[in-house]
Amino acid sequence: MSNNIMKNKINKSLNPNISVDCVIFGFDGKELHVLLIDRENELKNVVSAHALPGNLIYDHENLNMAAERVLKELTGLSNIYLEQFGAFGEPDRIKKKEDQPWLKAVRSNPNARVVTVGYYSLIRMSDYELNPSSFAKYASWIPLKDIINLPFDHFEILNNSIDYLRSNTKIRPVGYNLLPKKFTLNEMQKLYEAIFNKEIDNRNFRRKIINLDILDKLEEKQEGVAHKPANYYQFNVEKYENHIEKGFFKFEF
Amino acid sequence: MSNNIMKNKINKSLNPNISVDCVIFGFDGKELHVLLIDRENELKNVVSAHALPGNLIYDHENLNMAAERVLKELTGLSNIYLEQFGAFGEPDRIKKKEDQPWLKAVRSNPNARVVTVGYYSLIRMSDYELNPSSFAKYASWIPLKDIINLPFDHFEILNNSIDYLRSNTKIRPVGYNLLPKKFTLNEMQKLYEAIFNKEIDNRNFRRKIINLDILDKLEEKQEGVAHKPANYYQFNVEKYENHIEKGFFKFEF
DNA sequence: TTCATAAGCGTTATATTGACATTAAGTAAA
DNA sequence: TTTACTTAATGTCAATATAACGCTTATGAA
Repeated sequence: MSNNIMKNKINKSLNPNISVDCVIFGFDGKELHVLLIDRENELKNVVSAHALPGNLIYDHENLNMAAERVLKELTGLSNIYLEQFGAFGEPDRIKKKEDQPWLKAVRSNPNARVVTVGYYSLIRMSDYELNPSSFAKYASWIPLKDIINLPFDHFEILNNSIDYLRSNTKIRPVGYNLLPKKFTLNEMQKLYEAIFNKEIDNRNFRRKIINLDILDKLEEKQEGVAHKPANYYQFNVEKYENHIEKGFFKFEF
Repeated sequence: MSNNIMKNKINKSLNPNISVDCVIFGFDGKELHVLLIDRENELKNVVSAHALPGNLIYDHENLNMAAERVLKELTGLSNIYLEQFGAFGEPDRIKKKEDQPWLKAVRSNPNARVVTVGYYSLIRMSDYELNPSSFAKYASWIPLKDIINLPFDHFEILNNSIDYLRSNTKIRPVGYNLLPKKFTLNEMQKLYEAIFNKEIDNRNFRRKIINLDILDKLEEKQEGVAHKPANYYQFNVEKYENHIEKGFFKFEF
């Protein structure tokens, strides 16, 4: 008890009860990846090495700021647009036995009840260099399909974020943050197929995307490929933003 | 400080940093109402009497349970399906000067930083009887359009919930919890008009709603009205639930 | 009997959807 | 230089959904 008070004084503005966790999706042209940190070197007897980047918030910062800071501290990524997708507050969410050693190692108050707020983002993997620090020894892109469990309730949080991403993709165009500046329509189609984990008819895909009128067709084509070179496209930022605001809903009057 | 510790012991499992707030929408056949509690008698010099029902959570309960409990304690409503729509965590969200007297009166730790999680629900006003208790002296249905400000960041939370409600209504059918068991299509249309604050073409509305195939047309008609009596409909629960799961999205492949 | 009121129905022109197969443009290999 | 290979790119049709628009019907009240 007095020990806790001591530790609390050391981190006096870290709120013991509120954290943020970040789900960062990356796309490499083929499949979706998730950015996880690796806690292995920190403490050998941690069961699952990978975790979502997340930590307690400071009392002086708002939730968005906290998410940005935590992400930066743990992975080195900054200037990333993060969107909140839910709060997770099961009383036992960090009480699993195998998670205790790590909590005791890094938290002043490892038994405190913590509610976490989930943030997510979509980024081009190639645009960012990973520079883990704080309690993260490594940060790495793990293919989504290879993630089968995570510590705490991170796996549930991840699954929630995927549902959120899919719903969101049905409502607004996606890809501005995930695709390279210039990209081919087939690359974009692969992104949609990765998000929905499903094959899409390429003629219908092209028609739909082009009819959205958010892309500009460039004069440039692929070079050096052993097949018909694909045309490059890029997002028309203005039209794209308009579309993001409106969303596309089927059920309107 | 020792005072705070004392107070914390009395409420020892009330977490000082996490709260829930509930936005309960009710429909009376004409317009949307929001359930607010009235703190006026509690402390005379509170500027805005009305507030969203909300309070700190206990450490042993999850967020949903907390929202249900708080709603019940403050308004008497129970057995209400609540859905989370966001977390609100500006560091100064409860620091407004005019909100301090009330906080000091009811909180052990009135200066603690509090992140709140918003829940919302849609209910038939006539199905529930309001029985305020705890620090709520009254609970009442206030027409949405008459609410122009609220204490803390409750007005912002309310506006967020409205955005959420509207988006949600574009994605899934709404009304099962808002309309009477039996209702006319025109009552339903009025509900949609209330949610979107906009007139809807009645022929197109009927066609769309009927094509959803989630309603059963009853044999029963209105009686005693001085015009052509309207047919009653009711939700077909099974079909309705299916539709809720699927959602209706424009952008699919 | 007429009037007032809200209910309820239907058409047309247009746009969107899903399903489906072939040709085009380039490099590599024979 | 011809052929093979690979991925890009395009078009049609039938079915469905949409928005815009006006008239008729059933009832109680006057």
